[in-house]
Amino acid sequence: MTSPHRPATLDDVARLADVSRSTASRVVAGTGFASPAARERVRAAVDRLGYAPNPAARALARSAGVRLVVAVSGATRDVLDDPYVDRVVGAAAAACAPYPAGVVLHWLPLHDPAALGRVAEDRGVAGVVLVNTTEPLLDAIPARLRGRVASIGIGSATVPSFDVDNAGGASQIVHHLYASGRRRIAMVTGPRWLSCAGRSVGAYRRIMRAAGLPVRLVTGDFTAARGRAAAGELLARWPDTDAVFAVSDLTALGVIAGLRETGVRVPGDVAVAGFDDIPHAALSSPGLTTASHPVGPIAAAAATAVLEGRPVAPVTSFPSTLVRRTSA
Amino acid sequence: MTSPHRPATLDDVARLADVSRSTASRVVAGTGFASPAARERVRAAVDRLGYAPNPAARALARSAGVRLVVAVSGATRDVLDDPYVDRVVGAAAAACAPYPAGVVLHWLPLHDPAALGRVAEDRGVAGVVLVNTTEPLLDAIPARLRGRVASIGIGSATVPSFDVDNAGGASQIVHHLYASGRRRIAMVTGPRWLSCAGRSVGAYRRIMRAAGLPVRLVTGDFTAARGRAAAGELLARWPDTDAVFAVSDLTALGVIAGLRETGVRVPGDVAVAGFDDIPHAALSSPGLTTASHPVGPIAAAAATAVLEGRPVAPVTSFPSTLVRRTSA
DNA sequence: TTGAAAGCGCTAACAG
DNA sequence: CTGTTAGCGCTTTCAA
Repeated sequence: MTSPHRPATLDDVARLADVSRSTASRVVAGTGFASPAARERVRAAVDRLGYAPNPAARALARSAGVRLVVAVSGATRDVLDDPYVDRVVGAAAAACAPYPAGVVLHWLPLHDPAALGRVAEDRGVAGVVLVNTTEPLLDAIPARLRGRVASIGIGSATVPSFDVDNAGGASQIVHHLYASGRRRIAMVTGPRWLSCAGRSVGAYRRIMRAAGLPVRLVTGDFTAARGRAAAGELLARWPDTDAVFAVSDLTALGVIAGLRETGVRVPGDVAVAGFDDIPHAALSSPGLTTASHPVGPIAAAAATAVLEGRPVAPVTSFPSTLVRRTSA
Repeated sequence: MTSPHRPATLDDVARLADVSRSTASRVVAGTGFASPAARERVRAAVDRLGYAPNPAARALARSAGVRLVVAVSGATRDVLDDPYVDRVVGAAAAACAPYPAGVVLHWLPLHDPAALGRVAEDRGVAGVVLVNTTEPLLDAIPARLRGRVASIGIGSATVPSFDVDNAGGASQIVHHLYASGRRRIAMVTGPRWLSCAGRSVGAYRRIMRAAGLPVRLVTGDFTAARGRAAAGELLARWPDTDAVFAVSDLTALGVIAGLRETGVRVPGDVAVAGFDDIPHAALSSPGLTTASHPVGPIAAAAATAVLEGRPVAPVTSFPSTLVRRTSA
């Protein structure tokens, strides 16, 4: 049945089901009591009218928000240009469909802990999904946001974490490099301020030490440009390096480009591995060996957790699986 | 001034400014009359209280929506996985920040024109941004959505179009290929059902005919997998092909991969050009020659147009600029 | 188990 | 130019 012009309201449903608006509300929202009979009649009416609650009205009455903020911290506004961020937003926006909310993208300047406070002021905010979460940020979660924040990355007592098993993934990569005969394995890390990236570094360190191999670290920032530069730095400092593990595919691709520019063959002279398995990793040549991470599902889970508002496990870990291609 | 606990409402502002709620509303919303004096007092109160309108309440009163739907048509739900779609959603989500709306991502099954109607039923919808717009879709815009739809691609009398100059971009590419000595230029197109892709095909056809060169078309679908396959088909049908223009970078990258697998050198034997300039086009090797398109700004413009609700030009064209790298 | 009634915060006629 | 008066559609006590 196509509604004529004005979409059905709860009143229409109540009238058709011959119950009060309150009862209809309870049934539709799935909250509170209702006799099976009433429940059934309301259900039928909803179907017949093609009724869908008005998100704005609902949000207003519940004094809840209508916007799910994806907040990305970083030094400059450019962090928003990352395809990874787009992926997160895309997945969150798809996850929003069943809920009365939509996604807004925000930049959280790294050294402005009050930024999140300003986001919280906005009564339109249903919740926040943090990307590139830092410790200071977790310490500065505004009280108003309690229970409506999730983090893609590190979490805290009050902020559930949805993240990939960084340490496990990094171990797999390093072990793979080692197993294929590499011994001078360098690592291009994430930015210093991002502590979840630290877990991969820890794993790398542990393995290298255990094997009695040298630890060679260069700080990166997840960009391709940085990878290209890092390649030069690495070669200058440790000319005998025979493998590079970059904690971002983009960076790894940059490393490969940089290496090649100076005549180094990949993987012949130096093996290169990345992290994340972005779509392009499969297409580059050589194909990039990396760890595959379900970014979409992670983002969807975080978004759903916030939207549902129910308590969730403090940490939800997603698997990191090694993808062997030809670069390493 | 940090608000104590409960964020300020319009009533608080009105009280502090010593005007009626209506006057305060008029000033804040920038609609209707108000004496300079009143205006000033309200402004001050807003500042002092850190007042921000409640989007849900506003949407409810105006009976407007709170969600900006990015609707992507395609054969299967997989179209949503495209990085291009993510880019559009990301830009739209950033553009939403100043408005009381958030982005939701929807799939419009290709052969279900009623799908958009269902989206329109939802009173929570502020507007729709169409991606991969088809003619049948434009013909089936529900009346309820009139004036709140924009298209990234082809438009119509009632739906403004925000798009790149496809024909111009394609011409540049083909001319570049021709100028660099290629004469057996094949093209991997977009899917048949997508007519805006047709404009690039038209441009290609025109140039080839004018130059007395053979037209060689293979249908694609914007994916890398298709590109890989297309490479084989091309070579089988027209072994002397010396250049391929794919209307998608992903496809072009696939073509390169496919070509290489069969021992063909790029750009030595066959030059390959793409379209869009995705982030990875710069990183592949050889670097992909392509046309750069401001997807972010296009999406932001479309989103803003819908959100503003003001009439806009029927067609807003964005430039396509040739980016010469090494693949062609 | 149900319904009546009172808002949630804002906008929009319509008198003054 | 300004204030009064009704709602927008839904949730939620509180009695019945």
